[in-house]
Amino acid sequence: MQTRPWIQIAEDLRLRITSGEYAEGERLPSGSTLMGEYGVARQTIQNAVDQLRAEGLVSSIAGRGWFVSKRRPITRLARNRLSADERTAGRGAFLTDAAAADFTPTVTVRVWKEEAGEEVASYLDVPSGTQVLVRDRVMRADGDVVQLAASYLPADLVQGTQVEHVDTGPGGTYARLEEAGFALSHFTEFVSARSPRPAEAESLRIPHGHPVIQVTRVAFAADRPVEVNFISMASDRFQLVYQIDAR
Amino acid sequence: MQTRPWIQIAEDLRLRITSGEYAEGERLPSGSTLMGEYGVARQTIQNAVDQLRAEGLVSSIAGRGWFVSKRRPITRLARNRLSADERTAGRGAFLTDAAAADFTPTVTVRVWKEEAGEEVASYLDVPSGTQVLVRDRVMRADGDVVQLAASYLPADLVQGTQVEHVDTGPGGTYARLEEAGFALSHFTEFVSARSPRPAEAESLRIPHGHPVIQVTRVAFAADRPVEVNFISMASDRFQLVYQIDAR
DNA sequence: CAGTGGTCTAGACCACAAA
DNA sequence: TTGTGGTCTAGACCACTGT
Repeated sequence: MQTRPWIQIAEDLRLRITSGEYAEGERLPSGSTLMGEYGVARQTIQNAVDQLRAEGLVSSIAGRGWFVSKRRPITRLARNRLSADERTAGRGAFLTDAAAADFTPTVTVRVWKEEAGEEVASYLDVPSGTQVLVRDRVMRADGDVVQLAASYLPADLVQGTQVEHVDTGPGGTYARLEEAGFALSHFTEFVSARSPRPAEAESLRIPHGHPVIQVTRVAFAADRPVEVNFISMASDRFQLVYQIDAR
Repeated sequence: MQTRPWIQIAEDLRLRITSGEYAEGERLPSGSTLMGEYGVARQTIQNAVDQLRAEGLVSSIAGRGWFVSKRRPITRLARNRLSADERTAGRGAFLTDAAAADFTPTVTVRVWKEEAGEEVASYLDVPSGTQVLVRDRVMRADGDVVQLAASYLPADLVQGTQVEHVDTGPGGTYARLEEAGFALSHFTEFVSARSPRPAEAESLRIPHGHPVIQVTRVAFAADRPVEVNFISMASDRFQLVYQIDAR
């Protein structure tokens, strides 16, 4: 085999975990022990365990040891809940999710204006440099940061509306947009995943090596894009659910 | 600051890249040079660069150096393309995507039967241990592996149909299901992300540290689940696109 | 050949947890 | 105090690249 030692050790440990040799919540042998068992240096064991942590099989507590991860309940976020019913019920998308998943939501908002960068401009179908309103939000569930979101709207479109304020009122931004004459026709969501920056990982409490789910949502009013929203969330706690009609 | 050196170095290098000090495709200073610049050991530089590679900012070529990544074109996969039109047009979902994204698709299929595990059973709403047909597929684009997929169907449901064969015929599995009297009503897709196992990363040609997009698609016929499909793909080359009506 | 990235080792130090 | 995970260092070796 040409595979590196840390990969083989990770594979062996993974097998020992999935075979049930170490049960959920149980502690793995200590680093020193594993160094002896496999006859390798400390860092090599660390690399192997890092891999298993990234896969979500193992979590670590400094000073205590490595433990087989318990299957955490995953919050499923229904993305088709952006319908008019929910909007007029006076709740934004995040609050709707919170109600469904049964956690206490908190949202911290910062609002400012800036010139649209290339990416934002392309999503909003406006020239680069156009003034946009930015709504930067930190969403917490029971106090823990779980989602980061940044919305961009053409500034002239929301001039003088409640959208320019931190508190957008009942129904949130989408309700205000509709009042302003922009009846929403549909949303397009682009879903991807990426590795977070260290600072981002820390604020979202993402275990080392775990990816972030990245949703870019564009809201359309009569086929004109009126908002683009960049949403990041931890992939070990959230799952997106889409329903597609077979027609 | 209490942040570790490799994080600070990664942040500094990221700034130097995004500010344009190093352009797309340009080579970063060598490891030895950076060791001198920052006054740290080889491994510390390596950790910093590993972070930037995971973020997709940097790619490396052994023996040559580290290079600022070029923005690769991302293939957008429209998920609402599972409609009857497309199915009866004689193409499976992957072939439809291929046509849209303009690459030459190849699919390698292995078929067998086994007893449903807990997860599969729960998605199919059958007792654990029920016989299921497994269709394990490797999808290639222009020769490169880009998607791994494993479908599970209740065995009694597809008994004696073309679904049990490697080649399911025009329209694929879904078309055969409809012929067998299971008219598809809707699909539910669960989207998440995770870190791949090393073997998986290698076969999907995923750069170290890059996540995998994981789609679990359940096909329903009159509200009865008839197929669950676990799909993995590289997150640096694919993006899922969902369209949601505002109603 | 010399230079590059990637990995492994041996040893050290730190913060933290449990006894 | 002892043992734990996590990180950094200095040095070594390998595979690979371009000359």
